Amino acid sequence: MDAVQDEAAGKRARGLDRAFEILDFLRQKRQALKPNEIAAQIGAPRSSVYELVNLLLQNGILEFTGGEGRVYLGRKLYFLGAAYENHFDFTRECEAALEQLADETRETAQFCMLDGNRYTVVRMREGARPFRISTDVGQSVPIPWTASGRLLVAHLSDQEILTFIPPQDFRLPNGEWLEPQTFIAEVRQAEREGLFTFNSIVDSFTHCFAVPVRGEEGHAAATLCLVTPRDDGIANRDRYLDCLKKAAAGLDHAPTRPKRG
Amino acid sequence: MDAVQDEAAGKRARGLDRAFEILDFLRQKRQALKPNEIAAQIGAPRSSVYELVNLLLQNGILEFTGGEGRVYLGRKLYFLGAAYENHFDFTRECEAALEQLADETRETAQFCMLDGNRYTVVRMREGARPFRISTDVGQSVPIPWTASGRLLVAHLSDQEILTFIPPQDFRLPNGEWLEPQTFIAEVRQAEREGLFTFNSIVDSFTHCFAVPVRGEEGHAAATLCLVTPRDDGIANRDRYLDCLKKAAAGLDHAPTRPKRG
DNA sequence: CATCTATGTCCAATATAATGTACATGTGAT
DNA sequence: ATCACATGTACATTATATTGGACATAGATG
Repeated sequence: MDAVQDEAAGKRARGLDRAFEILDFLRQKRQALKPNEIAAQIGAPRSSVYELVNLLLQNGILEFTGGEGRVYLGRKLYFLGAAYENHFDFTRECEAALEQLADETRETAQFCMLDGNRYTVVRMREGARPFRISTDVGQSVPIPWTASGRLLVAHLSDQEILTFIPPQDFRLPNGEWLEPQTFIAEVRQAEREGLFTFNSIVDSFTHCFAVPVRGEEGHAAATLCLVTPRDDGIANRDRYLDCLKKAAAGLDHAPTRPKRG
Repeated sequence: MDAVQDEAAGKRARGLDRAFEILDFLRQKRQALKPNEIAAQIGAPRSSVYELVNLLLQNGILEFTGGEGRVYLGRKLYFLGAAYENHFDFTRECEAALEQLADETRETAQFCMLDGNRYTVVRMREGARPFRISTDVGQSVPIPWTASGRLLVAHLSDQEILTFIPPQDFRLPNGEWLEPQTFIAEVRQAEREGLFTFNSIVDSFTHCFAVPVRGEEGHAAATLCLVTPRDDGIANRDRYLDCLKKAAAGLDHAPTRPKRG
């Protein structure tokens, strides 16, 4: 998970980009880190990171926490995030949909979106029979690793998909290489059928179901997913897909609709 | 609500600071704006704002919404804010406390914190008899205008308070000037008593009650407040304060305690 | 038609931000 | 004691980011 390094090496990075690289890195790590550690792990000059961290601390974007000079995301980010959530008011409806899915299926239900050019679980409702879920809420994951990923990029052309997804993200967690053309074929299939299901690539014991939640532009702004034990998933496939489609219908056009204006 | 302009005029502003100035401005406005409008209203060079807005759009920090090139806070901010909330896990306990207060008093209850050098309502639970609340959730308000403000700066020295609060924030909404020494005296009184109550300065018909929620460092990391009609507030003063203290006790040390680590 | 404002783009000038390097300190291992 | 490493600070250099202003367009107004 190294620095993106933009395009050319040897160029200076822009402060803003580095700053958000730091913030994203802390989000991924989900823990407070020393500036020195941040610099080492994202491959940025230490002096730059110290400079930026101090600026971000002054702005309340970062906060000291965890002692020994460690920093983590700050309160200001919470306020800004809350303003976003308030504007694009999807939380309430989203929770209701997850609740409904949990009631009807007793399985783990997730609401997922793109985070830049990766996939992330925005909200999750654990099933009645909890097992170790491979991806936590808020972690970003390569798009090709997920069922939802097939739906979330379906509005792009083949070429756009290849440009959009970082090439190394086609390397699966087990080390295998997923041929981009294979992935694209699955995207088109998912687009036609309005759903995608498969045995998880990330672990060896779950089956994943994903259906699109359509935004104002008509394409998948988010997905609703079920993550089930493989036997259960295959046994209840039709019923689970019905539940998902019903729940997604209740959200359609919602995730991107502003509350006012 | 003009730009902070930092210290000296005529100096170039740092991109990072301008960027967060833009974000904060959009949060205050709570609506999408055109880059041109942003530039005009925060008093920044148009070319700079266009440049920064484009950078922020690329990073997902801002998003196009509302048409005609208008931009608002982006999804990335939501993710970062959610990570903050997840780390400093105060939401669940906070909601429970507000719920409890609402049950016991039927009045409007608020959970408030500092946002930089101003005050903001983080969460609110409307009372049974709703009236027009003068400050919305997420709006930042001068510290001296609020009861909570007396508690939230009580850990600072007199001199630090004067440095911390922007001088113009002592100008009350009705145009009167609140003498900083008067304010400081009220801060010290609130500190001794562990509470502050007054007839609202912002409107003419409510009474405000505030008690501290203490963080790890022992000082007020947040406050719990009740906003009541003046008659009710004065009639039920003792009971309301008991309710507040009970609820705050349940939150103490919570707002700043990390879930892990 | 002429004028004014709102909006967005482009570009050169220069103030300065990002960086590499040196320095200082503490800690643990050899 | 000596070395290696982690951590933080200070500063000069130079690549570049910020800025002012020119330019283009579209509506609105008189």
